[in-house]
Amino acid sequence: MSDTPPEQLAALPDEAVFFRLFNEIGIIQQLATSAFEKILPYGLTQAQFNILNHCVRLGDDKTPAQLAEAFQVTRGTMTSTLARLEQKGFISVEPSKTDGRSKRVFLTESGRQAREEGLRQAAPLLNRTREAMSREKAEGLIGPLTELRAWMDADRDSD
Amino acid sequence: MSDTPPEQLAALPDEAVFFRLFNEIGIIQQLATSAFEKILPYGLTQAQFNILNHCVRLGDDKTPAQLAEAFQVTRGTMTSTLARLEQKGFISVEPSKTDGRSKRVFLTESGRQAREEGLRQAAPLLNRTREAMSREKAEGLIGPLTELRAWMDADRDSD
DNA sequence: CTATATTTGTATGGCATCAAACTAAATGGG
DNA sequence: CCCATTTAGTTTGATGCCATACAAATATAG
Repeated sequence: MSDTPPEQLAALPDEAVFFRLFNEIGIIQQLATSAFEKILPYGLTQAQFNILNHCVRLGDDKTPAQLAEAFQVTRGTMTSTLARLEQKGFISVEPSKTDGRSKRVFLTESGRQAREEGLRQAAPLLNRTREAMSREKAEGLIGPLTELRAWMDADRDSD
Repeated sequence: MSDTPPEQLAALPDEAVFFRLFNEIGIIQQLATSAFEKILPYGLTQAQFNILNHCVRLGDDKTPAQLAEAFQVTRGTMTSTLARLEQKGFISVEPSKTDGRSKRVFLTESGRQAREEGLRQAAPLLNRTREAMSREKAEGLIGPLTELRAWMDADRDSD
């Protein structure tokens, strides 16, 4: 939003600074998701692509509960997203052989290819982002943001 | 997500750094919205509260289209959120006196009070965030993030 | 072994978001 | 002045997300 005019940050109370920070983060997230989904193939959403990507990078043969935990979403949400990915043929979900409650998620060959195609198509967008921010600056943001995220994650459980 | 393991950033290609940056931002946004909505009164959502807040800080008597523009959402989305706020009695939406297509959004006294109550209840959460990040560090993030957001905003229109 | 508790996944209902299709009103060129 | 275009708002159908309530299977206490 073009809300949050360019105020003098120093004049603001602490809460307002953090409020503003979360505001910027929220807008960036919205813009990034929107831009990303416009270029993803096969009508893949960000949530769907992230799961494919996770399976490639950290391996498949995971339970839906593990994936829900990894992405910080509820199991209900994961059930729904996995169903859509399975319908597209990008994953297969099979009953666990050792636990009657559980299922296992496997990436299909189609899914692997879709993820690669998505990465290829996303690369120009991500590279273009350097017009706005140098790689060094981006790296500098990741550290503090990761700390903040870790804290929020913990704080969330302690409520 | 606890995806994105603590890799050596320096070893990653540029796209991966930005991908990671957007990943962190996405998770923080999700956690922040969730935490914030848990403490907001009257079942206010983040989207609803933001509109009340906007009306206080930048004035009401705006059209839905202006609000949609300010928050970077579609008019359809704004229609829906305004309807919920109106149903709660926090805003009133009236036909424009000069343009038969247009409407005007006004904050009610209830709405003003709800916004203040929300701010009061949010303050402890925002202050608690300083356990994770100093005010100075937060200020340091806002600058680059604001630039990034502005660029994305412009890039979006140029697509 | 049985009763209780925990864990896994699903179903439902609500909110936000987008894209696309549509209505109504204002604008502008001829 | 009229028709085509633009603008404002709404509606519909997807998707993602959450909270809550459930059903089924496993684990644990007694």
